[in-house]
Amino acid sequence: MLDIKFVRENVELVKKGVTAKGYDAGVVDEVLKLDLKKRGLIKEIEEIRAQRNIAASQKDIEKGKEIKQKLQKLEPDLENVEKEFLEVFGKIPNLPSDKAPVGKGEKENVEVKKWGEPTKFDFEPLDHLELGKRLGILDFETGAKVAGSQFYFLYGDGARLELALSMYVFDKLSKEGFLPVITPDLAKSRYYLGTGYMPKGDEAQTYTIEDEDLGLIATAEVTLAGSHADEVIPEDVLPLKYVGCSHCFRKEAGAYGKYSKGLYRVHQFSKTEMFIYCKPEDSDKLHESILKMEESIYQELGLPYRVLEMCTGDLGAMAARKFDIEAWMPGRNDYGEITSTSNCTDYQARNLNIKYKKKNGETEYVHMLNGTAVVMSRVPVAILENFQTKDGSVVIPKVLQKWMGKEKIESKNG
RNA sequence: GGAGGGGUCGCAUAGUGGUCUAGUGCGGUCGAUUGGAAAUCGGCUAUAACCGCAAGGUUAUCGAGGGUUCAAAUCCCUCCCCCUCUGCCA
Repeated sequence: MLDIKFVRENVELVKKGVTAKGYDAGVVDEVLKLDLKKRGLIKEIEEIRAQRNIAASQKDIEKGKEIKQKLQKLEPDLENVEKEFLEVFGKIPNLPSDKAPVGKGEKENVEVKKWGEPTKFDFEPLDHLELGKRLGILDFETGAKVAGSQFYFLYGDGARLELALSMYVFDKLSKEGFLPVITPDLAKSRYYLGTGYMPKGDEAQTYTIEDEDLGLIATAEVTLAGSHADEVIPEDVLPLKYVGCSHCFRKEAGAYGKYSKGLYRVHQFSKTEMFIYCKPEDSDKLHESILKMEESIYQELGLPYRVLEMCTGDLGAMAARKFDIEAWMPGRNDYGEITSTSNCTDYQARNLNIKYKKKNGETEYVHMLNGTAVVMSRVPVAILENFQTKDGSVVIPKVLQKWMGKEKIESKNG
């Protein structure tokens, strides 16, 4: 959430930001109205409570009874107003950064960089599904049998590739000061709803556990952000840098179609995610450093990619600024998203109540940043499709060979 | 899963209905003392919201949420977490 004081004092600015994100600026007026109502009630109730405390200390039972009745009338009002306030206030998204390009949607995202060229073949290339099947490393049929459509089994070098990618980024990023973490794959609703992943408004993405306040996480961002909830972090340990590995679960309701076939869109995948807690003044710089790390990973893997900066209309609720990397995927004959890095400024920190303590004793909300390191579904799509050879084998990127113990994936893999 | 014990102001502890505006010790901090220090003595020592130009004031918070009461850290209910024992289990 935003800072209500800031909203009170910068109404027009907030409305402008909300509009740029494609949200209805009417909620801002609604919030201010509720805020006023809430404060009026708080004042009234606190005065009565002060009287109650006096009556109690004087053991004035009659007066106390009288006061109790007054409070019993007013307190539920306040409760309702507060609830309503939070509900509406939560609808106001984080404001976009000044640096984010203004635009309505996906089409107005800005390509800020291109690295490499789309791969050319002197033979008819296969898509990753066909390749995976022929190599015996990827099996959606058995996935469907056991868990349903859009689940898959990885065998042999398919399974090794996932672990090799994980080891590679853990290794690379720990040299950059990121602490490797394996997080729980489930989280309480406070975290999987409030924190992290609320794509385009609805929450139907999350698998939940019956009769428990638990859901399967859609990304380790949820658990990494939750891990410091309600904490005050000493200034000198910032920035805190994590690279978390988890399984990710998404219902992806209605998201079928040729464009997202195979591993591109699945219900379960593994992902390593960078996550940084930092001081507000450092967040821009660190956000760029995450993007640089991501680029460095894909350059080392040798995958052609482009970098898109999201326009205001495509930032989502949490982010003030966001970059996606899209890798070339011959099977789609197009670029496909493989990373996304967001600067959520203090918006998430306010939701989760995460502050830091300055040397002078003051506390302030931290800034929170996230960025994909490697997503084990889509990156293998790009690897298989870009590095396939005429004989049907796939060349393993150099940086992964150490972890795979071989240079090529061939059909007679074990 | 079962049985027992516990969760109090940074840490440790006291507190079983009103005198709790939560005591004490430790730590921290400021000051006194000192040539300087130790020791000693004294002050201060949370977070948030609301009112106020400010000084300041008020309210809330004793794991969380409900309830009883004029009044709850204290009584009742539900839940969470930690420890010990125990069962099952990779």
